[in-house]
Amino acid sequence: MGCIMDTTNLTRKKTSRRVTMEDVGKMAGVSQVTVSRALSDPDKVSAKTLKKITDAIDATGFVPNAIAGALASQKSNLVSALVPSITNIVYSAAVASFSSVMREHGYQVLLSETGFDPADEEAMILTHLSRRPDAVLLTGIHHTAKARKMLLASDIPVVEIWDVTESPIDICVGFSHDKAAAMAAEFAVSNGYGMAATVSASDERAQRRRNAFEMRFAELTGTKVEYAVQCEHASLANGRAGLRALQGQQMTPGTFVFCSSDVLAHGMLIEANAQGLTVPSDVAIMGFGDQEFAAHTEPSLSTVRVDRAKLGSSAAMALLSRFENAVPVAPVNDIGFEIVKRTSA
Amino acid sequence: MGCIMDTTNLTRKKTSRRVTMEDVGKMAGVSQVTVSRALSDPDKVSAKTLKKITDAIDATGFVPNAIAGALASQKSNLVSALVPSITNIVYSAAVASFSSVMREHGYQVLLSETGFDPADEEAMILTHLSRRPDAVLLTGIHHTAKARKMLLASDIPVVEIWDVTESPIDICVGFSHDKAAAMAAEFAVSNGYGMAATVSASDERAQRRRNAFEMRFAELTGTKVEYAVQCEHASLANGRAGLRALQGQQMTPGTFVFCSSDVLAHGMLIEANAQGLTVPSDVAIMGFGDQEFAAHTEPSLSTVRVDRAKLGSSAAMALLSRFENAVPVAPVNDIGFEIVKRTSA
DNA sequence: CTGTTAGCGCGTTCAC
DNA sequence: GTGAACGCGCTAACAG
Repeated sequence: MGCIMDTTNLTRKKTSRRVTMEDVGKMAGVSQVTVSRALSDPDKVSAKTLKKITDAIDATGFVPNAIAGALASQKSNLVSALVPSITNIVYSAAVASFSSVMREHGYQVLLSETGFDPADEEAMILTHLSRRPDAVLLTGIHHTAKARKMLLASDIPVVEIWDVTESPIDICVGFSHDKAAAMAAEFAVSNGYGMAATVSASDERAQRRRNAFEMRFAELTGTKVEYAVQCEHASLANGRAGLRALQGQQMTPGTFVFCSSDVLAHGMLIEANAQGLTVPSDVAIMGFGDQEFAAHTEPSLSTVRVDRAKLGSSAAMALLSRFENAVPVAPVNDIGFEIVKRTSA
Repeated sequence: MGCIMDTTNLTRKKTSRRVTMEDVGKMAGVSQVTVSRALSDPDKVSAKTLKKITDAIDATGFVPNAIAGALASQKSNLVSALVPSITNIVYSAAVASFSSVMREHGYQVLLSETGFDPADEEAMILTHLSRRPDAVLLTGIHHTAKARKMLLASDIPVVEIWDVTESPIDICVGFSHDKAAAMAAEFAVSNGYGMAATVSASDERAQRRRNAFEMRFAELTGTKVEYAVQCEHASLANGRAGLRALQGQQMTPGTFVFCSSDVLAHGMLIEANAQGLTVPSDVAIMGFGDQEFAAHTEPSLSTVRVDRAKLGSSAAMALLSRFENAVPVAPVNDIGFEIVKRTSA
């Protein structure tokens, strides 16, 4: 008997249960269902019971259990977003506008970093799918075969952002990195540069831009892009080192340097200034991205503008209209880009 | 009859149900529970049935339903993180290290932006709590009374980061902004500066630093901080404008300028260079944060180092050991800061 | 080692 | 306008 009493006490010790709709209903003198209705569709409940319910809700401090709701309704109001890095403003800015639009429509965003490895991404995708998101946002168009398969099997909308492809998993919104870089090469040539170099980060899209730039520049001028440096990631330090590396390659004065990102370009600008070089006459520098600071460096940075806010909101809108499934959503959405000529090149 | 058949067809049209543990079990010739065990505790299942189960899992493409799991076990393996802005690297870096540690321990992070308004934060908190996170991470120590109440009632661990206070909701990990700014003032004085100015963003912590700097500087030198400019947010553009504004206030050459962030300081550096001014003799500039770029500006930036990665991981570890509830967790964790003297001041 | 029985807290029918 | 009954897919006791 003493034993039984002990057990009872231990059970009691479990901190008091969270308040449920049942509890709220009891206090308001109605059933659980009515509480549920009062929250999801207040018009379907009489004014007076509604009042009793809302009173009971803030008397008890009731917080709806979205987990239970999701299980019952088969709708989580959650969307997953997978980006390589959240500390890279280029990705976080797009996600921020994406999240903001989704939130306005009642969705929360479960955000994770995948790094740049598709295998890691695949593992993340599985974890995310287990939370039964109503949609998934992915960065880039390269994913493992198994990832594609899981996504397809999950039967929910998927947007891939930052790139365009003829064969998206479902929807893609982005722009052609090849075209953007090719146009940068055309910009260089039409501004009279006969020599070019590249400094780029090691991620796949940066490499693709670099190649496209080099190819188009050679095509246009007949002269190969002689100087190239590759660095791990985009940082001021790597930009400065990049210019020094190029100089180590005996880069000719007056060369046009295409950087894979504005940050790298900014680093080169700083290094050039520190060395007493004049930009663009000694070195011409072009960035990529048109980040907020690009217009305010000295000299201001010529770059390729990509509308990150639009990227995010377009992705959100695509998903949203996919949920309504009234009108069919275009599978490939090209938001384009824009060459911005300022003073660094 | 025809009517009934139609209805049946419509029902059938609902896309084929997702595969459940029940389905997997059926295929493997075991019950649903055994499947559950096979996944959560493989040792408790015989080798041969385990094999049959794993075979069935990848034959069917089964993806566990974490929603149902969370409802049944009363554990979501989800933690909420609320930050003012995810595009501000200062916050996203801390969250990235936080997430990384949490993920290693099986938790996913539900991240949302709150902006800088406590009322907005309160609304977000409610939404997040409805997902029944196992813990919550908050930025700063100022929250509405209702927010505190909800958090307390939720009875889950809460970490507040970026600041320390004697009365955290639960746990806080950060540093004293007052002390950091006061020490920046001491740095200025001990380096011989007799005049000071401030340029700061409008958020609460930045203002607190500004005030603490001004107070300590006046205390030490007997001369009031004459020049001050405030701007909406930290950006290169606002840093450049800040220097010009200070000049508009007839700031004496050789003044020490304390900026509320490295980005603002970097902007000032650029503006100074553009004007042909020499730093630090014409203007001395100090930043705050020691972001990655601070060592690579020209001249390199003196600043106050805050270890953002440690901030995030400490917060994660505090929560984690709170989950184990073996040893009690210290309610206030001060990770400190460090004055970094480089060449801009 | 495996299966049975109960819920978890809500939404979704249906009755009334 | 309101309630009873059922089920979402899983974990947590138990029993065998």
